[in-house]
Amino acid sequence: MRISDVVAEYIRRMLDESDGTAEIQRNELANSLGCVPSQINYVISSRFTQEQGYVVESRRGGGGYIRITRIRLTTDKGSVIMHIVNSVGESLDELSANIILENLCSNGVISQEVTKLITAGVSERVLTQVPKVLRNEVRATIFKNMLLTLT
Amino acid sequence: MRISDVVAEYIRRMLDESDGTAEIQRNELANSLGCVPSQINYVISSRFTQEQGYVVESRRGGGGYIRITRIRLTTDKGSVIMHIVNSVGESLDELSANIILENLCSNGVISQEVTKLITAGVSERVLTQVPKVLRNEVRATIFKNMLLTLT
DNA sequence: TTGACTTTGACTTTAACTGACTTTAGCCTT
DNA sequence: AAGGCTAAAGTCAGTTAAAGTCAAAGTCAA
Repeated sequence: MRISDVVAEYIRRMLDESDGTAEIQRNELANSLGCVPSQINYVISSRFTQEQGYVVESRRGGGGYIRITRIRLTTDKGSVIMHIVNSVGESLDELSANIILENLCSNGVISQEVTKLITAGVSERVLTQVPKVLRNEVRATIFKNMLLTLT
Repeated sequence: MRISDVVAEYIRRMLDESDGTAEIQRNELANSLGCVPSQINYVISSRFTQEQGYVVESRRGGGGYIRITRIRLTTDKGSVIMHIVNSVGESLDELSANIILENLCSNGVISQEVTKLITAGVSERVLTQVPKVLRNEVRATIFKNMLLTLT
């Protein structure tokens, strides 16, 4: 198993056990999980981004910390979707799309069925025929249009 | 016996033994079966396609993998969809897509929500960025892949 | 002998991981 | 206060470990 997944798992558990907020000390955690400190930054920047529904704050120096908070989507589904649609630009890569969809799904905004459907519709596999330079743009268009049918 | 068949056989056995899902490491498998890594891609793309009822996911980079899942048709609806998927060729125009979808919808095979979603995903409007000559092909691919998630 | 299917390997892309170096905050000493 | 020491966290570019792509060459049956 990848170290990144171990770290991510550890943080997720902390989030679950406390009320959606985890405060860690970078060096200490790195040490206890047997990785290099910057690995923690890597994990956070690849798996706990704002797009994925987390807020990260931190402080350097003596007594420093990293605090990760999971944002609960409380707003109504329609406006959540509108918000996503507006925040997606003219271009969207596959990984980002998947992350957004997983998030919407785990927050109950869209069903598993819909998640799978849209995931399939914007997957790289499906777009191999379109010229590479256009793929992310086409993906963004498809993605937004499909989401919009749900509002 | 061809190497491709050995590889395909190996993967099929994995699928049978586990619960219809096989996760492999490309290089490792290639090595243990005595072929070149890209052979695995060839086998997958020629024998484990969507039309043949498989879903393939993968991840690159350290700790990467290829996961192949066999879709099993449990429901009657599943086989209707499978039939449609197989009857759609490499190319599909918007009108035909819409007709098929409306049919599936009015026969209760797919919901209105799903109908709207797929319709949006294969609409001409969404594909304006892709070169005209490719549009119907891309549409067919998207269409089939989306439908397959419903089986 | 031709055309579809297979095999191969060189090259590309992506994700994970690492460590040297930088920046920041608190504390202590004067 | 000011300056320096120390204990954090941040950055970034470079390395490694995968999987993906593609076109050229090989095989084989009709």
